[in-house]
Amino acid sequence: MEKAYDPKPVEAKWSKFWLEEKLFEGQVKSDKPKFSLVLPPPNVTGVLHMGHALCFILPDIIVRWKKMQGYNTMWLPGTDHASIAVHNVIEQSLKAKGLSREEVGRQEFLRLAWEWKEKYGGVITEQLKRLGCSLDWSRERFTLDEGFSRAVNYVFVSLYQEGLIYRDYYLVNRCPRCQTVLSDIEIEHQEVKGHLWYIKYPLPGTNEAIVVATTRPETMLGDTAVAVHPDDERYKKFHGQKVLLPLQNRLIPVITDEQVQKDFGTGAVKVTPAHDPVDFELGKKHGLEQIIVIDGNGRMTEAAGEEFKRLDRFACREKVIEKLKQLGYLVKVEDYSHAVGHCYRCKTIIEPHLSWQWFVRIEPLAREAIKAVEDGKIVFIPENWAKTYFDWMYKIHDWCISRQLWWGHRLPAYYCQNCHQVMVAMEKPAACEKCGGPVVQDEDVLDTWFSSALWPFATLGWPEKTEDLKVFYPTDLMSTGFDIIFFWVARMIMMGLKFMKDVPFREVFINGLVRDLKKRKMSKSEGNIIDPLEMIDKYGTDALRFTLASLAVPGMDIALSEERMAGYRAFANKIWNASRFVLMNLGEEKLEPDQQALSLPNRWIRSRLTRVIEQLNDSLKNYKFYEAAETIYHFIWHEFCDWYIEFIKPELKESNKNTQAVMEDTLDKILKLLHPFMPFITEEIWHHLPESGLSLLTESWPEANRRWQDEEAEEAMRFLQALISEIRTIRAENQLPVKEKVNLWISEGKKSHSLFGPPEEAIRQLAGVDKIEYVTEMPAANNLLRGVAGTTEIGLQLARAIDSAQEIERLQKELARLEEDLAKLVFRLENPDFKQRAPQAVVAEHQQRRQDLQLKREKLLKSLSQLKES
RNA sequence: GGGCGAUUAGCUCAGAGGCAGAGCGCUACCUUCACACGGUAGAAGUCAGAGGUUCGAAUCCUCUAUCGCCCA
Repeated sequence: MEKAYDPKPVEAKWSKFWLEEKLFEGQVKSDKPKFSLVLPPPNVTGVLHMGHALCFILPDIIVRWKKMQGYNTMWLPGTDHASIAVHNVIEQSLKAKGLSREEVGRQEFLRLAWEWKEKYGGVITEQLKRLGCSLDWSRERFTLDEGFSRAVNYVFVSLYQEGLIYRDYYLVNRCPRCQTVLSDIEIEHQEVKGHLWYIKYPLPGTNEAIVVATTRPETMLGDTAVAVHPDDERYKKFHGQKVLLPLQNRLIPVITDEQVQKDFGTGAVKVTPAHDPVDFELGKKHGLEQIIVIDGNGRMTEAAGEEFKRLDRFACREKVIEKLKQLGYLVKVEDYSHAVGHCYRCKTIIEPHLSWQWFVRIEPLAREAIKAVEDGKIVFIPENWAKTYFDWMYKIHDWCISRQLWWGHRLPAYYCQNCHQVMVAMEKPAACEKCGGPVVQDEDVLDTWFSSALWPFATLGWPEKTEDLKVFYPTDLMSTGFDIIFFWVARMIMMGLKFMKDVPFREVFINGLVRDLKKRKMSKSEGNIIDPLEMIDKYGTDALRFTLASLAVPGMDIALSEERMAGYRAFANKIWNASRFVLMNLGEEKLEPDQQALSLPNRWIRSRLTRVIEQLNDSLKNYKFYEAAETIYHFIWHEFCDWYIEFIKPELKESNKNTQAVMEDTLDKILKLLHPFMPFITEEIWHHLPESGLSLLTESWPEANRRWQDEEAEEAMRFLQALISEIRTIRAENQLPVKEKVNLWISEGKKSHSLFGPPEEAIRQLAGVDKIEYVTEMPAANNLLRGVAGTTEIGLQLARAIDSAQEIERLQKELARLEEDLAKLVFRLENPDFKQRAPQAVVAEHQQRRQDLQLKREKLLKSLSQLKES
């Protein structure tokens, strides 16, 4: 083994090995219990970012752990077709050639899209593999696969037949840049600093006028009413009247409605049913005309009037204001901040757009989905995310699923060209079912999220009754970011319940967002992106994995730094070298330890190991990755390396077979315990061990063997650690170089002496001690440095006289610190209420602590008085 | 406006009634035989603030402040 760990060749080697040996593949026929999950499909256009890395590495830790625990695990990967994103890519490339999609036609457009997908769509898939995730690539799926598409059509047709999908002429959100409508949740609301324009609508034949306030003056061209609150005294005289709409010279009615807020603006609002969601409802209620003045591309229509038609909506706004000002209709302008909807893909301001679209009637589906979480059939982790889920589900609107794009699942909806009969079917009808006329298919495709909602079961072969489906559905876990609860999780739950009659997954683990050290979101424009692939190149996949795991506190965002990763690369190197040491001290054949004849450090490490296993299982069960990572890190570095290996060095020199056996066995178990976090380095080292098997993945997860728990050994080691630390501290504070050997005097020898036995040699090595003497009374001598380990008095005998003044000062400082602690304890213990009301165990513990401190204090005082005498 | 979360060592964060913790960083010493991607020791804190509950509060309750995020 090399002196330093080099991740690159190791990662390449084992990635390949695991795939070749098909170790990630789930078994259809297996006696083992199954543990299955599907990867939330990343965009086929995507490139791997830290958010993916976190979202995929955490479940991988669980999957590897479960697999080693004997589960038949299956984790299904794949990508979604990202309708809008791919569409944009292809359109851009056409544009570069001076072409439009209409010019090349639908068929050619799709050919180009597929070509692009084949060429670049695999990027994220290949990147994913570098994370070392145990994904079952033999089951990889794509949402536009033939089988998957059939599932999508099947769902559409069934929901339509059940009346849960319908077509309607409705005001929807449209992105003028992407040229498609979007659903409500694809809109991001952002505060925008705008203005509130006050416009005068005169009452003809009088000097009176109503002043309305609006943030979007250009829409006035499509106004069909002015609304006021029925009780608003200011406007009573206008009830039933018609006012003149400036610029259009049209008379529009003044209507009354309870919904109008009297305290907004002037209390009178303009009503534009074709361009505002509130006005749309109002218009329907009052039977108002819908005049479309802005088209789907954000340009003014003919209806906007000769002067404004074909203008961009924002240019038109300027012109309308200019014109109103000129004609004296503009009363005033105020600064005004308000939330404006933006396209989640391209951040363009959304335009409400009146058009024919397809919708999912969501309420009946949502009702079941809410119930599943309420009944605990699905559990959110951390559980407070369920609240977010409920909040959204309770006020959910019907879901607009048609998109004016070509790349995606084309709606299985057909129209008769003669009688306009609507037909929805798996296959294109040969002729109109009503009049026999020719039939055309709807031009639109379905929302990508409509297909990803089917992901947990359509990937398993549904609607066919496949073995996979039978074995692996419902899945056990969904790991994802909170930003995706609505897009994916909620919809997967609805569709799973509807079509599989069972939940799609039992647990939903919500991971935090990965941010930079200043807790800013990572974004290209901020230039603060930490690229996982770059980190892998620099520090290794294992270091990246461990970093993310160690920072993954459920429900918390992650502030990521490169230093942290460097730290865990050092950890990897530490394990590497500790293993190197172990291997150098092993023979060829595997040894079996004799539990009855173990020395103290061996008893101790086995006892500690069992507790670590228990702790790890507990942490992982609760998805406390940070806790699990800390546990194994601390055990390996600060117990196994710092104490165990150092303690057994003398025993190894005597080639103690039992110690070799425990050492090897402990390393073997450490590698297994660490494997889910750091799969590569552990697999590599493990294969250097004598008689290792096929792979750590097929090994059993270590069991917490209760028989190994050994309180006596732990107690003895605690004392030895305190003893050695105390000697080191004394040495450091007296600037005693390690090379200057000292003699160690230990008082109260009897009790502790029996524990020492063989470790005496270890104490000599670790603390730079020559002779060890046990005395009942510490002698007064001018060459003795003094200290207390636990409650045991010790002395370090030098070959020369010590500086007693300095030593007195040092001990006095320690005494002062001790007395402070003691005073606090005594204060509490002397409070009668404490003794009366605190639990007996707590009182006893305090008393014990007081006793120990008092003992230590006595020892220190004695040492001090001896020093002062000498 | 409604909701959620955060505030603990220089930085990033654990801890959820009973001794104030970790990693990184910092300081001093050490090339010793697995590892300088290392070892040993050390310094470092008004647990955001104010009230309350309790024998006992970083932890529970109330309010305040500041900072995030989500929804309207």
